[in-house]
Amino acid sequence: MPELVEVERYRRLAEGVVGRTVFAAEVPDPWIARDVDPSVDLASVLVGRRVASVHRHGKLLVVSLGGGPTLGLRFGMTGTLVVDGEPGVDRLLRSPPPTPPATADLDRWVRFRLRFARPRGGQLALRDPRRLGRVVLDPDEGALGPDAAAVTVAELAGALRTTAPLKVRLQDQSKLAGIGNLMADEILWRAGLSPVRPAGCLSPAEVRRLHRHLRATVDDLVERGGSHAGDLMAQRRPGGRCPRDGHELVRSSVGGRTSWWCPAHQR
DNA sequence: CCGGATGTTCACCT
DNA sequence: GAGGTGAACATCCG
Repeated sequence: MPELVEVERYRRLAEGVVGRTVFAAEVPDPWIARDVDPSVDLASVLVGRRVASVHRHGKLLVVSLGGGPTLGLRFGMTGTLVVDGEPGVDRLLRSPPPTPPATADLDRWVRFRLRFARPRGGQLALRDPRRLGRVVLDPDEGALGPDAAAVTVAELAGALRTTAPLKVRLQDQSKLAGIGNLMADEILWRAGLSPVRPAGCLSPAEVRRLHRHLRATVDDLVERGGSHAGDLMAQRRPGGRCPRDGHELVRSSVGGRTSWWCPAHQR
């Protein structure tokens, strides 16, 4: 569920550790580092490094370390970032107990953690119940398409040159980075476009319309605080109705993902 | 109690 | 190469 929107919030949270020095790196669950070269000791390449900067590309959070590798954090479906005991989002769909914000709970499912040296101290942790997230070294940002929060209409048009369904292409991270299942449904609903249209058959006017709604939706959901905060979200259920025209929504699988859309106004 | 659903990424197939 | 399928994971819900 962490899509661009959640990871943007994680990024803002992680800004707080810029300038701190890594005192210790803990990997309580090595599975989370399954992409790291086994001959590399993750802790030893991180310890002693100063956090130089933090940035986000799509759903990838990148922590740059002075004189060392960059650290990439991917959050899968249920990953959250916790900095100094403060979670990046209040609540994640399909995530365990939203309620008791006890510190013991925040320690559960921590798969990776950086502890920082005094005097500033503190910590940054990746908490991920389902272990679909990853910690990587020197992530290949070149493999990602343009960030959806900044994509231009020309870039979007380029990304749509395919016969694949529109929704599938919006979620292809190598073509456009940051959009996940929920945001894709919300964007297409707002733009009045069917998820199953071949992406390449959009007219130039439709591409411009999609671009406008895409950018607005990203901004909107960042402000509202989550990819689950869209207008369509409450109706993504059997019997759900289009908030715009009241038509019953259709549920189907597009590119292997559950999709909800309005057959009346999404064409 | 168990099958199905959940969303993202990647390995594998055609 | 591009597109499609299913596995990986843990938890929840009916």
